[in-house]
Amino acid sequence: MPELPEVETIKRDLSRLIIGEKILDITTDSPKQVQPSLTLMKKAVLGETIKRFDRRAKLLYMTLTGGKILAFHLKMTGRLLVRRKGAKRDDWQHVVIKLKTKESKLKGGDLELRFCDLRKFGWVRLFKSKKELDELLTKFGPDALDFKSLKEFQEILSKSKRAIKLVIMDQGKIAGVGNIYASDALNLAKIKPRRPANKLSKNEAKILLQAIRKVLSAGIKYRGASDQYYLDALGHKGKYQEHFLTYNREGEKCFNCDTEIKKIKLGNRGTYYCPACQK
DNA sequence: TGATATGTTATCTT
DNA sequence: CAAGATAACATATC
Repeated sequence: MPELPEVETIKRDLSRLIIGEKILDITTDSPKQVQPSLTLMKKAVLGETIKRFDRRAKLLYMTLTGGKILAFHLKMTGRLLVRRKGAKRDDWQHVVIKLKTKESKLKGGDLELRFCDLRKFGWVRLFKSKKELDELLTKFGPDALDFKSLKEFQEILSKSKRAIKLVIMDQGKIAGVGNIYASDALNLAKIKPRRPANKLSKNEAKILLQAIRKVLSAGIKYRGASDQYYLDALGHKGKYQEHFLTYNREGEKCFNCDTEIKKIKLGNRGTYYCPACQK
């Protein structure tokens, strides 16, 4: 599922592929996913040029010359694909942003950015300014990859009695970690997912923060986890799924201690862990 | 046919 | 009141 590493990979792809291109048109067959509405979005951005892409938590946003912003949330099954105009329709293609590709880059026609989403939970939203977007961004905790200090992380954990896995997946506390990387980070840190967050020792918190950084970095290095639906901006799979420590590995051996990985439900989510080495 | 998968949010409960 | 728990959202797949 698109978590921090997947969204970061797409951000880098889009930055390389379509910065500097002009928005010609936007179409959709799923108006609920276009906010506040297709009409208002078109009025605001048609004719504008793409200036840059940024990521905050699992949110990806495109800043246009003039300062307006289109933000994308992929939720569970969203994809952002760059395709040549006229290319075969993609599966679950719901929003198309048609671009005018610069002459210098033209090799076969204009490009389009296609937002595809099987479950239709994802969305694209217009923000009239960075200030307006900031209201949403302030709800996120620090990005998991750039905590300023260990102390900041420890304080977040100490304030909650909830299971540690739920806390590190709580975007308001720590941004960017989802179900896959949470399970793997806890395995790497040898901590049981059900442990109350405030019961972790300072040393465990330190090890956990390092583990989170390590699995997210690996996720980026392997260009994301394509367990089910995730694809990068050119439609290629990532490779992190070949390096899962626990996720989707029920019954297989833990890489730490050879014990079989177990699967439980925690907060209504599948949770994988090693019952032997995770304490 | 019904259970399952996932991120976020709305709503219910303690 | 706030923190925590749970249901809802949409839809293909097993």
